[in-house]
Amino acid sequence: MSMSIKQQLAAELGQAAGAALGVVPGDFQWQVTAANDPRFGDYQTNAAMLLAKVLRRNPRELATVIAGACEGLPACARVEVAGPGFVNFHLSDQWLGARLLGQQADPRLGVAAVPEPRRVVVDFSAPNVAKPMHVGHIRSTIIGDCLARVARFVGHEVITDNHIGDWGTQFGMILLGWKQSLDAARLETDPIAELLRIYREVNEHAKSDQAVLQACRDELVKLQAGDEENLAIWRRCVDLSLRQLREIYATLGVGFDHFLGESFYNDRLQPLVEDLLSSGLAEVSDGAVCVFFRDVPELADKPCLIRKQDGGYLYATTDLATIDHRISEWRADDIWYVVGAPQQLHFQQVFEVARRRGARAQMVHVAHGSILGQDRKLMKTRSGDNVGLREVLEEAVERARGVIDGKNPGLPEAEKAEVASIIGIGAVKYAELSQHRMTDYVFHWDRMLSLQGNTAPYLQYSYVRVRSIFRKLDDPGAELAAAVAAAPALADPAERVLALQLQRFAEVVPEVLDGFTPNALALYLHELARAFHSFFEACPVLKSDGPTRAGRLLLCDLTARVLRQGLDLLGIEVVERM
RNA sequence: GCACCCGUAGUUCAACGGAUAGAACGUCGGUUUCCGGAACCGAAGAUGAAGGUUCGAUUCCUUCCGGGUGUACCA
Repeated sequence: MSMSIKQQLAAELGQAAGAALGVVPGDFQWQVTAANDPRFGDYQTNAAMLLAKVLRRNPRELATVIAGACEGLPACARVEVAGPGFVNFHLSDQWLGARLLGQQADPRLGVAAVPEPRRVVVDFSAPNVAKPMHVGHIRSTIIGDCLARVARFVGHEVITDNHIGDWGTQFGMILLGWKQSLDAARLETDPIAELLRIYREVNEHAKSDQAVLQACRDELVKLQAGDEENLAIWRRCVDLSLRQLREIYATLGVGFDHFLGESFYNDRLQPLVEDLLSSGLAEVSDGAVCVFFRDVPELADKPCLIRKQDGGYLYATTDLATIDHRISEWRADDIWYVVGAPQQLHFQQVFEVARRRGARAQMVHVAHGSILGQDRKLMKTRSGDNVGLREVLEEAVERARGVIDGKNPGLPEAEKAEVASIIGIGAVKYAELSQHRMTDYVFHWDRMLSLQGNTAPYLQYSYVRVRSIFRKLDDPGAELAAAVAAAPALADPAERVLALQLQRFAEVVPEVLDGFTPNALALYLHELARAFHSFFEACPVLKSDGPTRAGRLLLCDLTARVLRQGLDLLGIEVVERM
């Protein structure tokens, strides 16, 4: 079982200092964090200040005792007391070098597997069928995919499920439009565009014409009652839509274990509502069936509706049935919903109802902010001028292609196309993942497709630069074998900074799941790339020799692997040349 | 009304309750020893307001200001 520096230091610190101090509460958590300023050493603990409070003793005195107890640890070259009671650890170069060897030999690059794997269902993306995906869908899709990748990597059993909107009331309008004004030829060439067109047309009419609205409802009721004609049309819509959706997911490199849409749960809704009624959790109010939360103050006036007056079901109903399925069939321990922040109340209600029915799974709404239009207003689905996701991706690849043509015209044509795709898609994904998920932002092409600064191409470029070193070696295998024969000395400050940063990978990856923050990983990788570039400027590899060269090659190999693995966790690929 | 989210450099974003609030873009100034300059080094520049909690607050609590979202039969 590998431990991060943080964990190992905390464990050794607790043992050494606990013994030296004598009286420490049994449940005290010895915390160690990476120092944020080199002057404060490499790692630090504020345990003395926390203990001072419980033990009612002077924090500096405690810090002195702690520091003294840690002096002899093999990890520490120097331990200092500073400020109001910080204990700063300066790690031993030798110890750090030895850890690098361990990391190099580890296929997991030092990241520990979770001791108790859980079965986690990740629910994300969830587009509606018969509508094109627009930029707004990118967040759920990419954040969800990243969280699933990270959860898998640290050892959880992950099930990804795309809960597509394949049964909503929008089908009333689509059915009517299909029957009245479908352009069959256009349906062949661009099905989703045609479905969107008829939907919009009917929607427009329905706004001003009650009769049209009623006709839509009638079509929907027929569909829900199992009318053969409507069911056939519906199936065809779903089929055509799924085909196009899968294309986009293939482009994005996002995969799902299941596509269990809303319709999958149709015949479970009635029993579910009856069960809730008979158990007394739900009641009839104004002809609708709802669950009241009279004992929860903030929900007291916000009941959860699970059946309409007209007998129709709502999406809370479907979501409850979905939870049942995920727990009973999949034995889910955790369910993560990567869905926009506006749905907060909905999930609060649904989770509450599920808990009252005895659901034991940990259910989390991993909320994210919105993408705003140029007018700083929410990009509404029906505003008509959403930017299509496909268009964004195409433009991204095109821009990347332009840069490649300029920078590396000699690249073979096939490789150019491949690289442009990886760079372009990577840039779009990274733009999303590198910021906190709750942040709203205004959509700008340049922002999303930027290839400069803190972007995926910067990280990919770092990878390319490392790899190009290995291409220049006569015998990379032999050189690397020699490099891992001894721990690197880390004599140059830039080497040491890079080494510390490489080691932090083990700390950062698990933390992504603590607060569902892919941006923490993105930030880390950016810092790693910067540390590498600085090292690259300061420390020649190929022109060095002996142990220096061996140590630098080791750092290069680890940098390449951590970058590739880290980017992979973000869902971003690397290339060998660009 | 009630609930939730967000106010940080000119701009876009960071920061488990920790020390002098970090980056990126843009601006200004550097890098002919160099393995890919899509790079590196440096400079200027910010926590909406007021209280409170404490050794210590961008972070937690209260109030206010400003923006957004949601709130019984759409999803």
